[in-house]
Amino acid sequence: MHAVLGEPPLTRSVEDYLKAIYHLSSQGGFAATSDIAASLEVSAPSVSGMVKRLSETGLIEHVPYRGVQLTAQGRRAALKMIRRHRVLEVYLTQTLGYDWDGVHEEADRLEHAVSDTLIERMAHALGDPRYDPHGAPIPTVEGEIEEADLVSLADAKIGASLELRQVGTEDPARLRYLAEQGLVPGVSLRVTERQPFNGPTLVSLERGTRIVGRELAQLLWCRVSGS
Amino acid sequence: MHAVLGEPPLTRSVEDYLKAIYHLSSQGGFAATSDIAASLEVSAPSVSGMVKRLSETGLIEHVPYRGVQLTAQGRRAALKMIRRHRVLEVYLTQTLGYDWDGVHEEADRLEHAVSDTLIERMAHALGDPRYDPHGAPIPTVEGEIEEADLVSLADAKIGASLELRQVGTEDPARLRYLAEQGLVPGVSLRVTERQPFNGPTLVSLERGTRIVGRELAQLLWCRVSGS
DNA sequence: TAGTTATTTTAGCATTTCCTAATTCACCTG
DNA sequence: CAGGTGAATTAGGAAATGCTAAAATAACTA
Repeated sequence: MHAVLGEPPLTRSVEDYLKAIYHLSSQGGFAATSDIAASLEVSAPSVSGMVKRLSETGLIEHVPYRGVQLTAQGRRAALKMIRRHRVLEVYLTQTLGYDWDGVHEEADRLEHAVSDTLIERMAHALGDPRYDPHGAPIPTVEGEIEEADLVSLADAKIGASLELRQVGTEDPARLRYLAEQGLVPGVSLRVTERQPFNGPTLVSLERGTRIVGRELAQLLWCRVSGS
Repeated sequence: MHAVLGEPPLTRSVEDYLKAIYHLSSQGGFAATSDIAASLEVSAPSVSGMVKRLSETGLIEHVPYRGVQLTAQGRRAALKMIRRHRVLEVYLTQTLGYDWDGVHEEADRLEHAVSDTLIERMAHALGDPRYDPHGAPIPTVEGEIEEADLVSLADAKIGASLELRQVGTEDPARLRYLAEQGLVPGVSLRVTERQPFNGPTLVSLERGTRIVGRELAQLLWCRVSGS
């Protein structure tokens, strides 16, 4: 008699920590205590305490004074939360009139409360979308996530033809501004010039040309589209 | 400079207690500690502790060894939760294919996480429904709730013509059975007979006759429809 | 009315999650 | 390589919520 119990239920806090650690360690290997603290807006000692509990539970690995990494189990849990979040964002945007700049907050609270069933019903009703409103890939039910080969606009070569694929922020003010500028996922653009000393990048869109400061350019992830 | 702060945010537990107290005291005046404990599936001492905190916050009034009642503020908060719950039930049923017997559980978790905005968008998308899938009235945004004059089928007079308006349970098994029998809100029925000694009530529907045991009959709230 | 019973409350703890203050550690610089 | 600096951890606590066991109270019954 195998008891096929899925992972035990996690608390809201634990889910938030796992998500944060996933995002922070997706680039380099380890997430630092202080970065987790900043990202969740809690104190560093709070993180130390939670880190201890999470590594005892086997969700993360902790190398003292170095940082933490997700275990396979932790990664699975994190991707599940990210799927929930992104499906919710698409659903609220497509179905209930949310804007891409306001939907993050609502999804952030709902993701801890919805059942698997509800998420899958939403996903199905939407035709199983693969990207959220910001262009971020939605993990599959099986926990796979697309790894796209993107360059940030801040690093793109002069003259390159690009397709904007993903906007790397959830900040409403930045998102509103970008939408006004027509800088939304799917748009085609060409890099015409970049000012020296970390200066802005100039791009031409169908709708005209834009001057994009370095901070924003770093948030715009693009696919290089031939020629 | 008036700080027009709405009520402070309540925790999930507090919201659950207020809802339970509302339901338990809607008939008689006071909700008993032990009834609250049973309804929330916690121990009586836990209730005593929470009751102390809630009355210090001004959400309830506590008469020791007698029970508790909601204050105006507590009632407002409870009705807000009940609106959320019922709007969610209608939304999930109408839009995402939930059945009336499974929707309660999902709504019970979501009601603590949704924003006011989301609830009102759902309500609007549904055409501002006035009743949930079980026929229970949905409080308005202003906190008003319809008080209908209903009799339970167990008390209805022999020969009466009734319209079933509300089903007073969220138990999935009972709801499934009732739906199979065609005993859903809106249906018309006539009381033909009642067995003595708390025996079953016999009713005739368009679809045929039904024998309804006392326990279920007490859950079926009906409006007397002339002659 | 006195005793029994059922309900309610108090006492004392455990857990989760957060905090501030103090300490420890790793690393870099002179 | 000795300090110094900044990051991380430990120490010690608070608040919310739950529990069991014991005490207090109300209510019923004989």
